[in-house]
Formats: sequence, C-alpha cells, structure tokens
Amino acid sequence: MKPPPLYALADCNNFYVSCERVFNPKLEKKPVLVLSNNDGCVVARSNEVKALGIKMGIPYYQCREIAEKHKVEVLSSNYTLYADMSCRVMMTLQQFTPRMEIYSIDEAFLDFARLPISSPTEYAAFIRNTVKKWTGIPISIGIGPTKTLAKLANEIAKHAPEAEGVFDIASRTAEERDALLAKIPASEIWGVGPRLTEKLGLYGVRFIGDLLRQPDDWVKKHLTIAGLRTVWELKGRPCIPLEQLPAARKSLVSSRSFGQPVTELTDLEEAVASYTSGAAERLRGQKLITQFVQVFITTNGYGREPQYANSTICELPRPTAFTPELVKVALRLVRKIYRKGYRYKKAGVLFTGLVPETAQQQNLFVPVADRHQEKVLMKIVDLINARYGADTVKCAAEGLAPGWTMKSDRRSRRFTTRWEDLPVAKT
DNA sequence: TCTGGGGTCCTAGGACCC
DNA sequence: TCTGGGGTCCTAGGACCC
Repeated sequence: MKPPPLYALADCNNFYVSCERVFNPKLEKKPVLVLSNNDGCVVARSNEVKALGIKMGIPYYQCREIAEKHKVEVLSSNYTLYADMSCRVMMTLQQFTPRMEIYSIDEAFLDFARLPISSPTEYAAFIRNTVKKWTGIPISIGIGPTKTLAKLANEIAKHAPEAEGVFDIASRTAEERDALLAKIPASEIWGVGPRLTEKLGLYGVRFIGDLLRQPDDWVKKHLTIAGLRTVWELKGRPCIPLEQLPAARKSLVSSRSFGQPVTELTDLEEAVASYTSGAAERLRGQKLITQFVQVFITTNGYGREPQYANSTICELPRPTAFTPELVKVALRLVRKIYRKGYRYKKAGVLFTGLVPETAQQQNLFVPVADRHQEKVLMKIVDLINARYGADTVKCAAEGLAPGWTMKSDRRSRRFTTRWEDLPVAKT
C-alpha cells in the first residue's frame, strides 16, 4: 500500500542574518539587517528588526533613520558566505530522508511519506536540533499532506511560540484544519502575491477560508490554472510534485545596478564585458553552452530624468561558453543600443537557449580542433580564478579600475571560503 | 541623493499558414 | 453594407517565488 503523501518544509529563520550571527556572535539578540546588492534594499531582518516595523524589500534610505535610532547592525550581503552555509544546511537535512527537494537557498522540502517514523513532529524537532548543532543555523519545519500546506504549516511554526519551530498540519482533524485556515489571510498562501491579494479582495476573498468556498471554475477564471492547483493543494490534494533533480536551466542572467549613474559608452562596455564574463563562467560551471546573447541597459526608472531602456538579442552561429566570443558579441550589442545623453543605472546580459555542452551540434565552418583549444583555455582560466580569487585573469575589455562597481560597504568576511578570511578564535 | 538580482510559468495577442 | 475559420508559433508582459 502506498502511504499517504507527507511533506516537510524546512526553512532557515532569517537566513542571511543567521549566517552572519554564526561568525559574529556579538550580533546575537541584537537588531540586524542585511541589504541587497548595491546596499539598496532590505533583504533579511532579525526578529528584533521585524519588531521595529521595518518591512522586507524596502529601500534602505526609507528606514535608515529608524535603523540608526535603534542602533541596528546594518550589513551588506555576502552571498559567498550564504551559499556555503546553505550547502552545509542542505547536506545536513539530506541525512534525514532519501527524497528531498532543495527549493531555494534557505528552504528544502523533505519527503516524510515513506519514513519509518511514528511521530513526524518529534522527528522534525530532532532534525531542527541537529541542523542547529551542526551548522549554527536555526530552522523551522512545517509538515503537511501537500507542499502548499507544508509551506503554510511552516509559517505557523515560525509565528506560534508554542509550536517551538515545528508544526504538523496533517495530524489535525478536518475541522481543526478548517478552523485554522479560516483565520489566515489569503496573502500568506504560497503563490498568492500582492496583485492577486488585491484582486481577491475586490471579490471579498480575504482569508483562506473564503477562497476555499469558491467553486473551481470561479478560481480558474480569476486565478488561472496555477491558482486552481494551489486551491486543490490547500484542500489536501497534491498537485505540485517533489522535484528531486533541479529542472534544466533555461536562462542565465547577470545584471547589476551601478554604484553611480553611468553616461559613457566605454563604462557601459566594461560593465557588460564584466557581466558577460561572469555569466559565462557560471555557464561553464553548470556544463552548459548558450545559443543566444541578449544585452539590456536602462536608466533609473524611479527618477524624473529622461528615460531610456532597450535590449537586443543575437543568435550565435553555434552555441558556446567561450568568454572571448561571448564578450565580443555582447559588446557589439551594447554599442547598438547605447544612446548618448542618458544617465544609465543598470545593465545586464541574458543567455537563453541553453543546452548541455555535450549536446553541441557540429558546425561545418568551425574546426573541431579550435573548439578543443577554447575549452582548454577556459578550463585553465576558471582554475586560476578559483584558486587565486575572482578576476585574477580577465578580459581587458572589463577594465582595470572601473568607476561603476556596486556599493558593498559593510560586507562581512568570507569566513568559510577564503583562507585569509578564516575566523580567528583568539588574538 | 538613496529603490537588488535571478529565476519560472501563464496568458493574451499578433503573425502566419492553410 | 457585406469582409472565414481554425490552427500554431512566438513574444511581450504580468505574475509569482526567494
């Protein structure tokens, strides 16, 4: 007999803040927030910061005053550190189930259905303690018969103090579950964002209970097929399967806002060359090659100044991950769309039509031997940059001392991935 | 003054074809 | 005044996620 489906969602609490605290215990119990790239927006908040009413995603300048008043520790994001910590958490979680989906940098779904356990709640509590002990990262775990319900259970686990970080919605009776869902705002549902919340509100649908009372065809009409799946999941009917293998990537983008507005083509060229080079390195890291290169540039959409945004795309004669070729194409594209007289805020490069490097088509006009040389060259460049630090070797087109780089004034050290940055226990 | 980056999926509408 | 119908493919835009 097939056991009934049971999913656990493990979610790291305030993940980036927790990573920082592992290596800087002085931050414990203090208000801490982490900013996005370019020190632009708030992307992680400790509970103390949440209590101050500082909202997720807002631009930092809108909360600087209150942050300074309450002596909030403000940090730039350190993605190298977070990615490595994420890896440790995921490896730990992996010990507890043969079937797991890494959903994001700080979340994983664990299949609990086939495990020889008598109490999912106790098992989850054990997992939670182990992750904390092995990695230093606090997590919460929600358990449910579908992924959407496990997500919701996780929210409950995080906010109900008596839950102690674990909540199992599957073990509740139908009445208990209905009573619980009736009081939760529809905006908390996985897959319901601000737009849909507003739209639902117009129809008087404010709580999950309201939504579950709507007939299927009403849901499909107003929320599309994705919304209908969500509603079925909320009713306990699994529609979103566990994805153990990450889906094949379809696109890869590298884009940045500039620390200061850029007006000159030469600066844009350097930025685009640099993003292209970084994107190409990631492409190779995933053993992919790209068929299309797209470049986009844009002025600051928030400002009142004259606006301009454009993008253009080029199909390559054959898919590749060879940096010099990609940079050459990207530079041609940025020159094509550049217009003098604007203050540019952001540029980016998008690779689409990705295929595995092993699936490469032969091309009559490009000798196989040349391609082999390209591959060897890129491999050596990647090795050097991995060992001696990013940008030890790079294209001249990327510039030497660019003035357009992003702000990152308060970044912590790369404690776990650079020898020079190893934490010092005592000096 | 200051507003992130990197993804996916769905739909509507136009182009095009027979 | 009348002005086909139905299918596919592609793209842009909108919505969501973290």
